[in-house]
Amino acid sequence: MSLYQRQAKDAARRLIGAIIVRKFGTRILRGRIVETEAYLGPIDLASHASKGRTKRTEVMFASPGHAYVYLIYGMYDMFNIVVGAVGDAHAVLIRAAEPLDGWTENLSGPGKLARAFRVTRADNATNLCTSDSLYLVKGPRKRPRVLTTPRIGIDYALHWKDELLRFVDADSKAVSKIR
DNA sequence: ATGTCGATTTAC
DNA sequence: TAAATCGACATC
Repeated sequence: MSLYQRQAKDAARRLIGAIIVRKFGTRILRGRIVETEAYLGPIDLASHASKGRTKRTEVMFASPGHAYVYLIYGMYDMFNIVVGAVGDAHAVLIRAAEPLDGWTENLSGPGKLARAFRVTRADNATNLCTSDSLYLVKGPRKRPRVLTTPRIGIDYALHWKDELLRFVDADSKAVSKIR
């Protein structure tokens, strides 16, 4: 079973430790994921999918393994991965990573991470299972110790703001700071 | 056609 | 504490 064919909660937890691979031109960028958030589809008031099926959310209702990239605050792209079964509209936001291969870059925060990996709306709907320039690979066998917390920046989502749907690598210093 | 507001970051 | 900056969505 693919990492992407799981409910967002499960996928988000398992994505901690996975490695993002990004290629453009002759460069290869890699980073180890240390922070994610799960968005549970139409019922989740913090998810864009709760607005229903629109032009923007269309890709979330499609098959898992695709990238959902959107613009926030007029200036930052957010990199998400569609997970679950077709129609679930579950997604996982990639919030922070540790740069690998001697790459020195601050990847702590979803806006900074997407910018550093050059992930933009042009990458929306990219199939991460078939793309050769943006995809994930398994991390080290040793699975990280994962902690859960409420999600960041969704105070408008009523009781959903308290759900423990943010996952962080307990032993990483690259986890984003809250506010 | 227009107003509100955001899954953030950075500067003051 | 607040500005930057713009598109999605709701409403008129």
